[in-house]
Amino acid sequence: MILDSETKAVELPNEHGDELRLWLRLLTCTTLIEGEVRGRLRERFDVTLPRFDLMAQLDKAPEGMTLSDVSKRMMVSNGNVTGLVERLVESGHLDRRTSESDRRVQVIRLTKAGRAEFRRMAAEHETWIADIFAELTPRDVRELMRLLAKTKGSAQKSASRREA
Amino acid sequence: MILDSETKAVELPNEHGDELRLWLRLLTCTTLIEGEVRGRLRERFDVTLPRFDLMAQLDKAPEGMTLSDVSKRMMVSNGNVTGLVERLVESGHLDRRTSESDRRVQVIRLTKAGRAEFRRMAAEHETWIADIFAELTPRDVRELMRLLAKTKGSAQKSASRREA
DNA sequence: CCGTATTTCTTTAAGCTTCAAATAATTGGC
DNA sequence: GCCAATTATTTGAAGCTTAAAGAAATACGG
Repeated sequence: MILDSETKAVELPNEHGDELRLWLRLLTCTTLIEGEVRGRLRERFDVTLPRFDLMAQLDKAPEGMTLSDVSKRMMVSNGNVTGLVERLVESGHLDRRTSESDRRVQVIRLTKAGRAEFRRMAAEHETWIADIFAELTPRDVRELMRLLAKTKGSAQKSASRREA
Repeated sequence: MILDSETKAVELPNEHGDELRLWLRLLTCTTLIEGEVRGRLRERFDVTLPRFDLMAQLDKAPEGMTLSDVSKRMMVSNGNVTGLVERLVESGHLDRRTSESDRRVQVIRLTKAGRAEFRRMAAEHETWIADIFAELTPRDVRELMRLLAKTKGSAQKSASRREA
């Protein structure tokens, strides 16, 4: 505690400085890795990161997903998904059809060509990620996973407090 | 180790699965927090996150920064900065002048109004961040800082290997 | 000096992204 | 069955972002 010339308690600008620094470091790490992955995807496959991410979601869902599902999973807006899907259908990577049970719903899935293309990219992508995290020990990885899970939980609670 | 029907070693699709999962979790955390901060900045101050980030850089540099400096610090492209600065000069938050010693260089700094506005936003922003990370203990924070520093180093080395 | 390379910034085209409003289809209460 | 509320998606406007190419100024080697 520091007292100023009038002997009143003064708050240093450091009250939550650690959390702020942590957030900036988290953001830096993500931006760095994201940029690296984006660059490699472009160089090697001439594909954008959002397209790759969308295809990754669909690869895990052979029966297809609705646009809302994709939107939630990717944590992006609905309108964003609409545009992404449009371009990927156009390029032949995705198949899109209206649900028969609910005509509001669009179900999308990878085409055969889209899946093959994605698998090719994903195999290399995995080696890039391994290289990027190469200096972390298995123990570091586990510990980071744990702390990030805790962070995610904390952030979600904070978010739900706000929307309430 | 798993052996297939021909008694040959088979690589499960899990060779680097841990790193991949770590990357996805890192990305999820960042996206979550970023969305939360963006939403609050919009609600409370009707400002975008990139503008806030740019002003934050300038607040730390009272003598001003060149556009290249900003570009490196924010890890975004030059063209991106040009546009951001344009809009912030337009709105009266930034002052921009050509360097006298090198006429290629543009030096930008916060105007008086811009600095006041930023300080107001930053004070609240800090409490949001504290709330978002509220469930982490001081020890968690320290440990995350350490592991993310290690991650950043690892990623930077990987990036420099590629560009070489 | 001169010319070439480098640095700094802007421009352009394409795509990504959000938010908010609009449209369309379904659900649920009465 | 009908109407209001809800849900799924699209649209439109604004802004963000990148990569690549170009313009202007400086640096530097010969």
